[in-house]
Amino acid sequence: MARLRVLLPLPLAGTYDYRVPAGMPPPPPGSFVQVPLSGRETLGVVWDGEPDPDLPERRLRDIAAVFDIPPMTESLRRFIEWVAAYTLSPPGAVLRMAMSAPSALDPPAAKAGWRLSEAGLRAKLGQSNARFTENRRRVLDTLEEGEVRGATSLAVAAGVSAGVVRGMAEAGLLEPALLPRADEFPRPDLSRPGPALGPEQQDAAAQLRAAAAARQFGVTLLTGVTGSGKTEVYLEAVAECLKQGRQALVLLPEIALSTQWLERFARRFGAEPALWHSELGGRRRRDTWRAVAEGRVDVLVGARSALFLPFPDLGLIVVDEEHETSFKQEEGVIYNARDMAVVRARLAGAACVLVSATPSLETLTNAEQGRYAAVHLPVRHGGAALPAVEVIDQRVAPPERGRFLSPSLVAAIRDTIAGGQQAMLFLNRRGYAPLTLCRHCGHRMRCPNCTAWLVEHRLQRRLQCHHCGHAEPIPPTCPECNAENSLTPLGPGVERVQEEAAEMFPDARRLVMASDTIPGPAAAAEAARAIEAREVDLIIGTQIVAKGWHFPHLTLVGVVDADLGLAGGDLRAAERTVQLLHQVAGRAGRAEAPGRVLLQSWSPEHPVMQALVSGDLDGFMAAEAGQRRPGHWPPFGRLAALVVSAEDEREADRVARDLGMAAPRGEGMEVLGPAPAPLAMLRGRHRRRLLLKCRREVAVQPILREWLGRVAVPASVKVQVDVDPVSFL
DNA sequence: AGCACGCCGACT
DNA sequence: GTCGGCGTGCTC
Repeated sequence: MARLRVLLPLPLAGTYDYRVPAGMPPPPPGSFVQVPLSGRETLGVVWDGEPDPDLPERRLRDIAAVFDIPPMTESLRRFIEWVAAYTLSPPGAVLRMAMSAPSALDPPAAKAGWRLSEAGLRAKLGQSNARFTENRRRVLDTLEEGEVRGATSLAVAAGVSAGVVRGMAEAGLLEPALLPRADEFPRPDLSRPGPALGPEQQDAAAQLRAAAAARQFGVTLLTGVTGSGKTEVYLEAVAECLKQGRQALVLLPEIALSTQWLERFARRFGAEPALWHSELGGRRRRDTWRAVAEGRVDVLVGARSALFLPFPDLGLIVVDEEHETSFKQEEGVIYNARDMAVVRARLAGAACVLVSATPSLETLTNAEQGRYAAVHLPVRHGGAALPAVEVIDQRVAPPERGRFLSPSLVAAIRDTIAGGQQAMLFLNRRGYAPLTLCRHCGHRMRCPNCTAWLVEHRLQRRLQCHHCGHAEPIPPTCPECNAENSLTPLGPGVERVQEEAAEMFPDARRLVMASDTIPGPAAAAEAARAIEAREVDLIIGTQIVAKGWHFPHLTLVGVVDADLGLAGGDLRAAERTVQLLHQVAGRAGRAEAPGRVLLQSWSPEHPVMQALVSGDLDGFMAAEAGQRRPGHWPPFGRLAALVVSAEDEREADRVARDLGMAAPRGEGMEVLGPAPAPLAMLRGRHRRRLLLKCRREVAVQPILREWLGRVAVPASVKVQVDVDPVSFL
């Protein structure tokens, strides 16, 4: 009896072997199958390689069924193995991400409809002696020979009630039939003329088109100032990929907020792309997954999880805003979608395009060292000028006590609004105040499950933890000393800035854009529409306002606290702050009127502020590289973090200590820690961190595997491996 | 991931 | 005396 290896979408160490039952043609590798597993049935994929000949026959079970869907490609199978090995995850856990719509394997439920029976056809053609009512005649006239329509649509089209259709079915004039499946994923129209591109854009588009036409792996970094039309340029690469008959995948960091992007795509191709993100509901998710597997989706735009969709012949992967940290998955299989996109492209023989106005140092270094080709757009599209950036020195002209907007920023906003333009205030902090303090006893309101302050959300009248979702009403008295009216909000959040703006500019029409107020695509689309239609004078937002929006009438951006991201010892704090503030600044002056950006800062001499003022981001990144190179910090060395967590603090400490004792030693490697994580407690679990730092030429995975193998970890303790960590919390 | 087996508290 | 809590362990 033939045996096969099957990978199950479960966190198991490897594949399981199954028997091919008599009479079943052996399914080729990649086939999606149903198999028994400890008394139940589960899904799996026939994997490559030899089954274990030593496994006794009695332990083997039969493959139950093979699904009627194209097998998973060899390239996706290799990708799953690669990601599993790189992240030290069980391959089945990675397969699970590639089978995120299990019901898509079942044949799609065909919808029932009606067509003319032989008797009906004779009646329609007048070859029948029978006479028909006016209503029945209308139905006969509506329905073409062989056409199948749903009962409701038929009744509506014929202008009759559903009862007439039912009666004709009973009379044998109509017979049941299956509706042809609607083509839900319209093919982009490649014959449409692209937008008018400037000369630099045309050159860049030609290079990207050539990369897509080469039908082989290669990575291109597409950079360009904000507003230079990078999207239009890479859509030309998408067009070329489609012309080649291959599929294109575009990864965006915040797909739920990307309505403006979808509009641009639709303008270019006359059709919407398929969408993929975690909030996609059951039916849509299933249909999309199956359509991708069957090659009926040409272009898909999605969040990082789209990387694991079963494209039959992927020709292009675009990672837009490649510097964004939200491409990093921080739970389960911990991976960076930007880096894995390059791997998937390599395994698929596809072109990969990384896009950003503010590329990460990792990507810049890869381009500098020649691993990636580079294409640059030097000017804004349509001749718009880059905004002028100035720093407001908070030490010289501070806001009034209890206020957060300095007089010069207030004046600038007032002028802007008076001139009929729009202004934006940016503060990367949700809620009303990040800390609530008792003025009487000094007690600070903190989360019971996390090492974090509770953030006041005044609109909801609650204190919230931004790490675990804990929320409680604002207490009337101090929970520690029972003093009345003593709890005081400390520091600003967007809600508090909005409150101040309401006092300062009572006549301005204000809009708060934060994840609380813009929960999904519909709200994002409405906000974009209201701003474009000039129904808003002042936008007050968190980091969601930084993301790729095009607001032509926005000319002033004020950053309430430009120093905010610089606190803490994060390796990339400065780099990230420059990227975020540059993106926010890029929202200003995208049309005819020039833009202006004001940064409120307590340290205007900081290299981050200087870089933003001078616009010399290249110089800033070069200096950043100069700081990281000598110590072999990324990208000039490799990092891997171990995060030990347990409900019991002593257990977490013990395992962390054991890992510290067993730490690998050797040339070009170093282990830092164990130390309590900055988030020393998260969701009720105590956390300790260790950090492995290696020279670039050292492969960290074998070291990590050996290291973890030397330490006994009880089931109550979790050790997460984070290769190439982005967050150090 | 499920689902079973296995040891300690509130019920008929 | 049982029903049932969810802690460890196995599934080809």
